[in-house]
Amino acid sequence: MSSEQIADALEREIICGHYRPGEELKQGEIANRFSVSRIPVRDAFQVLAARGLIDLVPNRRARVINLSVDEIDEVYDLRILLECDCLVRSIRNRTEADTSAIERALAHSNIDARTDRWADSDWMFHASLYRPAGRPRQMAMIENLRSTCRIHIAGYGILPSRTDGWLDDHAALVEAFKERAENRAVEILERHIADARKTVLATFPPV
Amino acid sequence: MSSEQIADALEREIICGHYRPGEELKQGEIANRFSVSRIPVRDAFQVLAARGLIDLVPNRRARVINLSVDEIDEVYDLRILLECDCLVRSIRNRTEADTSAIERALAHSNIDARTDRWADSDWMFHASLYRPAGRPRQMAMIENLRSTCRIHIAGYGILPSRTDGWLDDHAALVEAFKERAENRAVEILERHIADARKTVLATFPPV
DNA sequence: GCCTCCTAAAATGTATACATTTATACATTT
DNA sequence: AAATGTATAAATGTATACATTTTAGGAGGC
Repeated sequence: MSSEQIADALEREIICGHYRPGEELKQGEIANRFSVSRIPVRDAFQVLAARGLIDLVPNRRARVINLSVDEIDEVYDLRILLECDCLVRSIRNRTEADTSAIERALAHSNIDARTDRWADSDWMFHASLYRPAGRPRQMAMIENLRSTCRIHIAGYGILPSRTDGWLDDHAALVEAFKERAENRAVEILERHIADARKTVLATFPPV
Repeated sequence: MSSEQIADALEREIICGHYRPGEELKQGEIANRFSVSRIPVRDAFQVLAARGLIDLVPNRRARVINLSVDEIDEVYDLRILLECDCLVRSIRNRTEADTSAIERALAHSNIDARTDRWADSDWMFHASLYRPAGRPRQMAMIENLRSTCRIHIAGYGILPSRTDGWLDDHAALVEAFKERAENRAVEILERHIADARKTVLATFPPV
């Protein structure tokens, strides 16, 4: 079990809600669990910290991030900015092969929509929409921001509200994509992400 | 010398051109140089890798990134997207105190423009423009993308072409900022960053 | 009951040691 | 001379050990 594998395994546990926002991660406990020494665990922690999934202060225990309302707001604004830009580039580049990959991802997403795989399938669908843009670094940044959101979604047991409307958005996105209707696609996506933000922020205690 | 300090020191050496793109970083050599064991150096490497400044493959030596033309292109597009958005938010939020901080940064930037501190001062100036937006995460992403660019700028000894025009852009940006002229400010900034990209890409061998 | 101070336990940070993998140099072959 | 194979050197990966720091819990005072 290399440090890279440990980082990936821990990332999955964090975004799946095994560790909650603010919860501590102890080097020793994790080292025992993966049957390695603390050295590779430390390496993995540095990676997770640089990805922004945990807070790491010297001599203090690692903690899963616990974002404030303002920070969540910023993350969703960044998602809107990066995802909409990626979608536009994607629509401009797209070929027929891309479209069929998207329709397969849409079908999968519909099947998983009401299971615990919904978040994974949702990302698979959106990734298929953005992939034709040919922007690997931008995709990595988007995936990272989405992981940040998932920590809170999974940690507080948030489920998508209005699953039907959410699936309708996906179908409408695919239609706009196929018709190369950039502006309509961006409008749908922006509202889609803003809706997700509302659902997450609704779980915060009112000020 | 903690791992965090080592990461920061190495980042500075990399973006200042002490290590060139593609050059190897050896744990042992760096450990000796900073008078520590290889453990904190390894921690620092993980941080630099997650920041995208070095490539890290298990069992292989760490290497400074060496971006292709396509990758440089993507980084500059991301900078335009994130920096212009930040500037707009900044203009909408700004107060008089912000303006005076910007004018101080502009003065510094003008003084350093033809010294080896030009890149640092340039970032200080742009950071002062973006800070009123109140977007710390977006700022960190921008700073990271700028570091990526600086690796190539410093590594290949690229100097800003047309320093006069570049300083004029800064002055014009401040004017637009003060007048809350969003669209004009974004136009200037977009062209300003696109010009920087041209200078960097010009150093690549023609295809 | 609540706060402060102190101590023991626990967790982290890193140096050292050693196993494993990769890189380099040299000899051998074509 | 170029290419291949091999042995040596060097670099990496991680387990262990120990120093340092933080955390947790309780005694004592207000």
